[in-house]
Amino acid sequence: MIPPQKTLRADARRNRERILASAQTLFARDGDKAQMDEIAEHAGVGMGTVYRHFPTKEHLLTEMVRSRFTRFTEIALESERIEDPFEALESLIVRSAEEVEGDAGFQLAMMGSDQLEWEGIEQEKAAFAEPTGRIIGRAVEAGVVRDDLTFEDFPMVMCGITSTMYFSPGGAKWRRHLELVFAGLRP
Amino acid sequence: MIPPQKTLRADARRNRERILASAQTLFARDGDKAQMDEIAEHAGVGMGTVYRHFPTKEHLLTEMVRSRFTRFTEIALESERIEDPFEALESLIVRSAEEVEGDAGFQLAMMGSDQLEWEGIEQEKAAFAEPTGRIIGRAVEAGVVRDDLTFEDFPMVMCGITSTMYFSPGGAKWRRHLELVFAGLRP
DNA sequence: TCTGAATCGGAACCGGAACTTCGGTTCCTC
DNA sequence: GAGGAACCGAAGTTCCGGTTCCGATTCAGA
Repeated sequence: MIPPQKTLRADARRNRERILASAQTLFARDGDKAQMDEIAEHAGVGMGTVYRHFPTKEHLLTEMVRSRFTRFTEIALESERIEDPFEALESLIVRSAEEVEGDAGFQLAMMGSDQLEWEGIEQEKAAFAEPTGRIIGRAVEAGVVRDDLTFEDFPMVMCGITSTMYFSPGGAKWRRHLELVFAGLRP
Repeated sequence: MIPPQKTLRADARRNRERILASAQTLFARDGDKAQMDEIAEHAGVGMGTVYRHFPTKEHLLTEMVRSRFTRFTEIALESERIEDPFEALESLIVRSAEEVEGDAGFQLAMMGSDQLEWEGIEQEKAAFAEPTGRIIGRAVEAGVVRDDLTFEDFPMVMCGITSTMYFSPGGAKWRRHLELVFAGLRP
């Protein structure tokens, strides 16, 4: 496997970018059922090239999930800047959900994020947990949500919303689901 | 494929029962990842025998799902007999969820029940929809739940609960999820 | 009991998809 | 601009799991 940080030959770097972009597109469309040769073809490279950069499909998927999680952390940090405690939480959840919309691969990852290990993204998960925990804690202290709400509830709720996205794709049905759950968070 | 109703030779009938029981056990444990040769071995028959009774894995799965759905309808009819409109709805949802607990295969079917066709169980689905629709309608009229609640919301909510069961197995985490959602159903 | 038709078992088949290999090509350095 | 290391690509290889086939076996009616 080619480590991404080292000085890569120009063509190698170009191909790596293309592979990542294609993987993003195809995993988003087909979830983990996207095939390696499809990804290679979409990127305009051979299978060998894909496997030189990512020794296994799992690694490639992990890379996708990692970048998505990093994006989550950005959203959490931005939401934290909102003054109103409830609006901050609302922003966190709604924007996170919108981020996942349209990416079947990440939806699957989201659903399994509690259970599965996803070796290699513990760090990203932890970085996300921090601001999220603070946002929830602030909402609880302000009394704008039920007082037994904890950080643990966040992935659980997201799992539910995401499953509606995944299994009823296309529509905005998940927003209805989110609305129901949101009503349940109130004190 | 051997139709189950006709006069079956004694050994054939016995084997059919064994196959169904084994399939139930293994699909419950492993979801749709349970393998046909495992099922055959567990039932103490050969692969050929399994395929004589059920021409494809899909058929076998469908048979499982069908019997589970029939059980759902029983639960709905029983719940309907409860006087209090909210308790009736509560009974329907909680008992349905408990029925699904511990059966990974059916959990998957539940999540996909909106989207997937599941050719051959439309009838069972319809039979279940009737009492369920009445229970929800009664709760809405009585004003014990939010007035925009519809039958459509039921599979959606179940999808969410079930996904927590599936992806956080073992624990009773899904009861927490259910509690949150339930709180959101109130007017 | 005897017979043949239904049923059984599991080895072999087959397609699909992840992964490997290696001869040819491209890029960078001197 | 020449040499060689790094890289490319696509035709294999392998593995896995659903499905089929057919000789052996068992059942039920006469």
